Amino acid sequence: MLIGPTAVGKTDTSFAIAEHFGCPIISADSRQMYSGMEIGTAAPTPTELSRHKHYFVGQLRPGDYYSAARYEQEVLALLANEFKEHSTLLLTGGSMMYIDAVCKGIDDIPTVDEETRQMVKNRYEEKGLEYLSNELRLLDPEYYRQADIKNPKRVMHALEICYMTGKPYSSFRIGKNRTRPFNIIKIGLKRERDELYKRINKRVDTMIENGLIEEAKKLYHLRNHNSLNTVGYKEIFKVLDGEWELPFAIEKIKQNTRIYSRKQMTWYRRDEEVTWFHPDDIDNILSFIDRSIV
RNA sequence: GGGCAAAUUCCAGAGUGGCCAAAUGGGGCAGACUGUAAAUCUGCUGGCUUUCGCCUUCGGUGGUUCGAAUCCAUCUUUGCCCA
Repeated sequence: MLIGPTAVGKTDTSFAIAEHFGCPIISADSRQMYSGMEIGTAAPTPTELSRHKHYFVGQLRPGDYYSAARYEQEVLALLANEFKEHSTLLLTGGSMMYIDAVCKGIDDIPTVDEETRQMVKNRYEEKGLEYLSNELRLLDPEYYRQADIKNPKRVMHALEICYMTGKPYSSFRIGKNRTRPFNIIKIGLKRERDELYKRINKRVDTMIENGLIEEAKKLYHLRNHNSLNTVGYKEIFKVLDGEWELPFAIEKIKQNTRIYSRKQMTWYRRDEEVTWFHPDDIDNILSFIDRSIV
């Protein structure tokens, strides 16, 4: 697994690794999965895609439902198949939770149906967060105690499960790590903050030059979908709505991307299984992987 | 040359005698994270200290007062208006 914050240089490194092992690249990027969002998500280009077999890039439409749990299932199925041909596979991306889903697994929690989802959403909008958390306290006191009660998404999801299944959400939350029938080597890419920020800023300018605004215009009608609640698009949508001036929006994209990169690092920091490298250190990365494969 | 207004903690901006290390927002920093996660949420943000508390800060200087970011004088700078 190759991880690291956005714009650190995962794509280049992943190609070097894929070439070294002659293996396909499995993407773990929750936004590059959607088609039509290539510029804003810095997805691999058609040329790059043709050089190596990629999975999980551009296979969804922006309105499609997806989740880390679904990703886990699909990747596991894919891996089982690919391991017949390759002894080593590369999974790379910046979506922390997707990575963890593959490494550790996610509890078996039913997928919420559209009806329940809408019902809870309506309740939230009509009665507010406090009302919902009180309800959660009654339906699932155990989860209430440990939950992030101020976070609407957490509270709503717990309630969805309670309503839909008639059982407390916490009864599904086993939190047990799954064992996997393969070894995982986690390589992390890291740069000095200044260096990373410069790359981020530059990449955003390049996106604009490459037509991010045009891309956003094409997606504008889909802007309410979660897939487009994404850095790079939400800011341009504000411009299209006449709320922001373009130069301001561009600065905001840079800023929000920087913030995103920091959040990724916060998540990675607690993962002790990661061995960190500078992206320029490709020779060491490859020899480290070679040594780690036994 | 004359008149008026304003100068606040990183920025914007409240505060007009004690409840002020100073609202709020932004930015910054740190953290959480098991179902659309590039999402969502939380905490901190003058210094020292575990708490109590102490110290420095509201353009400069000097006053008034038991007590000043807040009142007075003066200086500096900025903006506006009249010439």
